[in-house]
Amino acid sequence: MTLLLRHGASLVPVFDPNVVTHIIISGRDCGSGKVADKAGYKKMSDVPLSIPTLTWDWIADGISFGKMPEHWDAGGKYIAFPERSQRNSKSDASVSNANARSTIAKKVQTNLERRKYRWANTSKATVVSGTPPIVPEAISGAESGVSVQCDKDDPLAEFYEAAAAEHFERVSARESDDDDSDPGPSKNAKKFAAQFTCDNPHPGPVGGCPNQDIVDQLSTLLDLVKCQPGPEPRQRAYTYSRAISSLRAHPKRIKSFEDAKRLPGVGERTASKIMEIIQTGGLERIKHENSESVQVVKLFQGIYGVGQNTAQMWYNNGCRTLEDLKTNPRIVLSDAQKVGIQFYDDINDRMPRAEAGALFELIKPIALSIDPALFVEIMGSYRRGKADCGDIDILISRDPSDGRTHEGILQELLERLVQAGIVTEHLALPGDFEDLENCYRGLCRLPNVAGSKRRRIDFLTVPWKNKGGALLYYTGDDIFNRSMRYKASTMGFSLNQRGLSAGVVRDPSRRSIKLNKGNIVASETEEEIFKMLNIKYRPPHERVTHFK
DNA sequence: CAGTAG
DNA sequence: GGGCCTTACTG
DNA sequence: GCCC
Repeated sequence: MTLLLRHGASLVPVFDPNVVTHIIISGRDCGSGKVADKAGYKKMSDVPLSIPTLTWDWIADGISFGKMPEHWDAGGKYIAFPERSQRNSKSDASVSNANARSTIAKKVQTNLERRKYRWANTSKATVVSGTPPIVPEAISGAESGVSVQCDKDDPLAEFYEAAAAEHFERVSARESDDDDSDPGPSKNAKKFAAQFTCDNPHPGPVGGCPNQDIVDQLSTLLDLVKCQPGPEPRQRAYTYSRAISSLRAHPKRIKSFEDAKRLPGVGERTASKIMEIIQTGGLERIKHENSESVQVVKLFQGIYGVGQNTAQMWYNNGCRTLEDLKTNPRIVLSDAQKVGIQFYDDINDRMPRAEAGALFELIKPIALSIDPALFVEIMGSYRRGKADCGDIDILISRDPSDGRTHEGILQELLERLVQAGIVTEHLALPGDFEDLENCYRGLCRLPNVAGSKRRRIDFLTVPWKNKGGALLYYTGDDIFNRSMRYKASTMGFSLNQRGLSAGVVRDPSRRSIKLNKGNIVASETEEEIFKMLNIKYRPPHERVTHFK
């Protein structure tokens, strides 16, 4: 609170709608009734909508993020009382791109019919979005590199900047709340918001990575190695990935061979490469590996649904360009690959974090409008706090203690998202929409933002009891997951998206074959899984590199 | 089943 | 020298 | 390519 005051905010003892600009909700036991009461109203709905009610995380996150204007508009995340924002904004996502929509609707239908599932006829009403209309504008502004308008409208704009500046001088600005031992309704929300922040002392964008040049060079090499056929390059690529993870997580500049070799996952060979990069700025090996075939294979592997083998095969067939693939009669493309080619550039582009957030804030209220009791969270690199995201992973579940589940929700949600012009193409549909555990892959875009790109999006649904396993799994990163699962397997466990199982019996000759699947021993929360594996709990933004 | 994805 | 994660969907 |  002192922070707020020091930066020009003033505290008023008596609520006056003509004076008050923001209501910050602090504390876990602060129901809407209490707030309304303090403000002198009978109920929350009487508080003018022009005055936002925001959580303390709005301040805390903003301080951590520094200048990210769009962050402040990132929608419902900081809204203390969602119902207020629901009323606040009607859908402006009801138009746009009718052609794409009908195409996709038709496609969904045929796909579903083939699988003998009913696709409820969708001519339902408009979708209500909880995202203020300002969000798409903030995004387009951000993309064109302009510092955005929300500052103008925001009386606390100066405070944000000053607070952000202060944050970089003093690492932890968090002086109130935060005791995780305390249960209660606000725990989840608070915790998630806190985990999204990038105020970690370890890796991450704060201050930038001191070894970025090394990371870039090794990443280039990694990309080239990944394109080579056979299992050996794949293992080498995995090794490079681990070394790169290690470098990213290392807070200090590597100066010597010994420095490099001390990093986990870095041995003699990689340490030598690191020295070459430090001394010459580049790697001879990169030029050496960068043959024509590798370049073409890399191009083809950029297509969704095309891997090493297919790409190499097409190269051997004489194909050299994406156009070749479309015209060569010998090449048969899957539906997903066709989409992959059509939106090649979009799919291979990473999106700004704010765009992922904006898409999620469009999607979440639509899901909640189907069933307000749903658990809906954004996972992947977004949850790890990365500044840009390759795709959007959304996890859906539901506490069944009231006797209801999220069965059928995904189908309904997709239907509405297609109608809203948010989901535009499908890549892979779940085997059975009636299952509680499902996996969907497709493309989406911000509707009503001219020229918005197609982005990869995945929806995952899991039974409530597996939520912890799913959170862990779908938060990643990849290296961290593989490392953790490997450790589990060496300890006689097996870790997957459903949780941690004990008593797993593996085929001695092929360890990947499980003779006995064992019993789940931890799956409700991430913490219990860490504990069972004897790994110190790490919040999402620290989940890079694990080893051992 | 191999290939691909995450 | 042997291991390097695990499961689901696609055709 | 790294690690046990």
